[in-house]
Amino acid sequence: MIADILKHQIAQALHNLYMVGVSDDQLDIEQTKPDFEGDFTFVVFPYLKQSKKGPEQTAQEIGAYLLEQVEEVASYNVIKGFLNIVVAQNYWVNFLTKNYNTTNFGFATHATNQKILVEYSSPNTNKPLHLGHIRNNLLGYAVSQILKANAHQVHTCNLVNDRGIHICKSMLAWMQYGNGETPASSGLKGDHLVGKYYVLFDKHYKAEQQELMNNGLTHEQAEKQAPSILAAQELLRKWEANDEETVNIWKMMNGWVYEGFHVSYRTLGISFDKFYYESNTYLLGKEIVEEGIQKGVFYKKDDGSVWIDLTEEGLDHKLVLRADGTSVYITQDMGTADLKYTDFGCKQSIYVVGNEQDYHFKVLQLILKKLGRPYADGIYHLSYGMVELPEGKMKSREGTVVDADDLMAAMIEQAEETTKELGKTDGLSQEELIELYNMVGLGALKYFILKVDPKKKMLFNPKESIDFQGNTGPFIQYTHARIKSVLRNAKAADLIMQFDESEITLSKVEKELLVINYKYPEVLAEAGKTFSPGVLCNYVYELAKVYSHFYHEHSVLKETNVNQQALRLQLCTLTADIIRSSFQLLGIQVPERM
RNA sequence: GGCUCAAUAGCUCAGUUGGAUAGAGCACCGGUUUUCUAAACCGUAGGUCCCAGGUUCGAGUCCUGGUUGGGCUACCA
Repeated sequence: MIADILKHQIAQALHNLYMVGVSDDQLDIEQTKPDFEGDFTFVVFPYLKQSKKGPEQTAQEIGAYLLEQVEEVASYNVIKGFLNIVVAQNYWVNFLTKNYNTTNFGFATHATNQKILVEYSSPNTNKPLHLGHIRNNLLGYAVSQILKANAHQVHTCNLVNDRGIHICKSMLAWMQYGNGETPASSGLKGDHLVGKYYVLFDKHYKAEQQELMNNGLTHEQAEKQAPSILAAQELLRKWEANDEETVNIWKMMNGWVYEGFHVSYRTLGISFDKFYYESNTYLLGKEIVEEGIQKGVFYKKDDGSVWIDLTEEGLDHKLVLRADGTSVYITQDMGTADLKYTDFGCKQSIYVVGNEQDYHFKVLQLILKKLGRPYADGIYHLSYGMVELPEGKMKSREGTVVDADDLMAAMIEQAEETTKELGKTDGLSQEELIELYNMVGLGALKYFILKVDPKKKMLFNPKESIDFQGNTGPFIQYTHARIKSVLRNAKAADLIMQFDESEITLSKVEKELLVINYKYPEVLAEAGKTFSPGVLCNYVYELAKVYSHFYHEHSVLKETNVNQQALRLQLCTLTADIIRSSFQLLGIQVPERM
């Protein structure tokens, strides 16, 4: 990387000229702002005390040194304390020629020995997926793909929350009001059918609460005493006692949900290496509690409940086992963490879970650290903000959610409509068209979600459909399709891609496009280091924008200088491949035509 | 109350490790196609970067205090 060379040489210059001792990575050079001439900028202000000279003179001296010592440096200019360095054209051009034909340019090539487990999705089985789950799924998928591209050994898993009071609520309502309704008899997708009964339960539960409150109970009392909730709790007890009828209904209804989830996951284009089920893991962790007591990490109260004191860490006392000896959430999470480590041996693991669990994961990691688990330091909670509607938070119980299946279908439909309006797809078969509508519709949705910084909450307004213009997935897909069109035409005309470097001159836009291509490996590494699909989104948007600008400024096919034309073809080839590969990492496909 | 995350253009969002005059898209207004795909391109307009201090050559970015909003603070998961 040229930036590293420059840093090294600047460090040398500082040392030789002013006896300043700094290491290469303490130095900071940045990309020159577009209004100025140059490729990289070094800010000299921090070194004036040691140079004992003014900013301009210091910058001039370093610039002269670089020009002398570094063959890639073509020239430099100084504005105040800013040293702008111009890198020689042939450096950029050589880079292009060397890399334009590399598939998956930018992916790390040396396998690391880092094994990483990404846990994501983790749905409850009492209701269908909604927009919030889509964010989780897309983030988890994209992050795992990005880490793979950084040559890490990545595994993925999905811990399905298939047991508990919420499932019992759906089961109870189905038993009471369902009349044996099934997905087949109702024509409803399995997860939607079960979700319907979850909402129905809540409706009756609310009505009962109201009645109790009318009879003088407080809201809190009513919540606890309503017949529905008591029945649901009783059902949970039966489930835990392995009551045959209860377990059979539970299996049947969960089966419906899994069929539904399977369809949604397939549409979303995501998959997992392994599924864990809480019904298998919820009893884990009790031995760890025992171990913790012996190690003095936990302490037991007189009533038998077990706690950990985290006041030194600025938190409070946290329960890890109930007085009756049963697990709480964190107990099973400790057990599951051990289980996952046994299964995969990953010292680094990422939990893609909403930010409402920030506190929980902080506690979990602290506990595992105190227990001396080798994987504890490698736990990273990829915490993301809620997707909100203009009216506020989505609530499954109250039915105020944007359903994942509905939304995906709507996006695909909108893609079809827009595509037909534009009428540029003559010659595509029906299958190809359907594939295209899927690509574009889901591309719009996925990009819309992934471009936002995960830790921020995001707003989705169902009344304003997701755009297909501007900073969107379809714009970038469209850019790809256009490049491919150029390349098809070039191939048909038997144009060559080799050129004589001395015969070409890079225009401003060509240079800009080349440099942004050049940056892809760094961006990919950055996205991997920070687990940020958004970094990749912003980059590829910028790339598509610069390409579009280039496309309007220069013709490829009509260029008469064959050398210049070949250079542009190389630029097109590399740009298209970067769009394809970065979108692939985001879980978005790109069309050849649209 | 405590902890925690956020606040940037009318709206949705970028803004790298502190660096030059704060950036996109949408919406609005105007322009560009006999020329490789107009889902594009170019331009106009739009800002108290929540507020007040501090740190320094320099702060949207770091620190302190405050305001507003979200989340957590369950022997629920």
